[in-house]
Amino acid sequence: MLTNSRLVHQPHDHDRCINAALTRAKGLCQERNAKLTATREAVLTLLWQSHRPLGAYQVQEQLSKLLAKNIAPPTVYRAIEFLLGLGLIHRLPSLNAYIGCPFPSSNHSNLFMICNQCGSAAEMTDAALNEVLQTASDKANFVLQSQSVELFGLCPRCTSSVMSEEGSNDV
Amino acid sequence: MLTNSRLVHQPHDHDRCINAALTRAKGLCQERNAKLTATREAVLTLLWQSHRPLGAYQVQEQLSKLLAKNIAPPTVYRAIEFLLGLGLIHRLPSLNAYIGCPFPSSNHSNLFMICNQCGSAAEMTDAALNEVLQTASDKANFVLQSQSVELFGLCPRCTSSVMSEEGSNDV
DNA sequence: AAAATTTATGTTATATTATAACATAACGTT
DNA sequence: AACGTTATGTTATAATATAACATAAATTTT
Repeated sequence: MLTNSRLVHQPHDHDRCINAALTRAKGLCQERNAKLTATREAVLTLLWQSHRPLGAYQVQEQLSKLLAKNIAPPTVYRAIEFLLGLGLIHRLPSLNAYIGCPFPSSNHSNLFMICNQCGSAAEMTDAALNEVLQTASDKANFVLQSQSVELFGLCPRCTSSVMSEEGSNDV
Repeated sequence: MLTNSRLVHQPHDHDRCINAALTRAKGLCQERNAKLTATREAVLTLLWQSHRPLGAYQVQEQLSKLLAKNIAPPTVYRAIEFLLGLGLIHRLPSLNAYIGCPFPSSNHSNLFMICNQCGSAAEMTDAALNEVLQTASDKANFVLQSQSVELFGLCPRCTSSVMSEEGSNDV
């Protein structure tokens, strides 16, 4: 069972995604007694607004505009660290970039499909994948604690446009 | 079928691994009409000598010592790029580090088990994993081109030492 | 409410990883 | 030897991330 596979990379009302993510975030923060300050909420929103993962300095730029004052890197990295800690966002190591997580606070696969063409990234979760990775770890006597799975290729949208030779590049 | 699971993270004659890797590398270069220059061979050897993935600047340091002259970053990165291109080494994105590949020029899983305790990394290849990832990609209409799978946890050696509370930290 | 404590942000500087741009050297071919 | 190609040297700098300390805001204690 592959979750989230139809949600992303397909046309949909993304504002609803963002709102849902913010609501989840607020709930989670309340639960954990963590404070979703204005800065942190802004960073989370920015990350959700983009279908492409954003680098810390891209966040900085956009955050500075949004808050109408210069924001220095540490502020951005602190917000990112906070959000990572709660599982509200993920870091994509191969891209040095960050993206909102659709499954915060639940056990999932950390499986990302990253488009080589348009740069968009979609997170999925797949029970079969977790089983395979757990089995492999067991066989190797490796105590699995966390995982990062990044797939690179062409997203459905880019596959179509490559086929029709349009090569649109925006997301 | 999990390949390489018993080879690494276990005591073994590592010099033989290194020699085998160098031999494979030479063969592959001949095949592809690529030149394994002294610098490139030295970098490959250094990467194989270490059970921990090495960062580019660690390579630089060791290479400078080995060749008894100062080596600048671009030289290191060029050698790395060359070796990556031939599949002789991999980059571990989450560590910004590089490691020799035991399966160059063959289709494999890019599955790494990275020890959170001692920092060692072992590459495995697992047919079941590839199947699951291909299936997941198909379901999502994603054209899979390459993958990076990094597992974090405790290697067998560190699991034992954690259990016996010795906590040895060297590899 | 004031003081004390904790938590979050601001600020400056700098570490770490990676590449651009151009110069020189080594190699291979004719 | 002259030429083109490939590899390396050299300098500078881009891009990503964190250390260290100062200030401010919120929370708790008194």
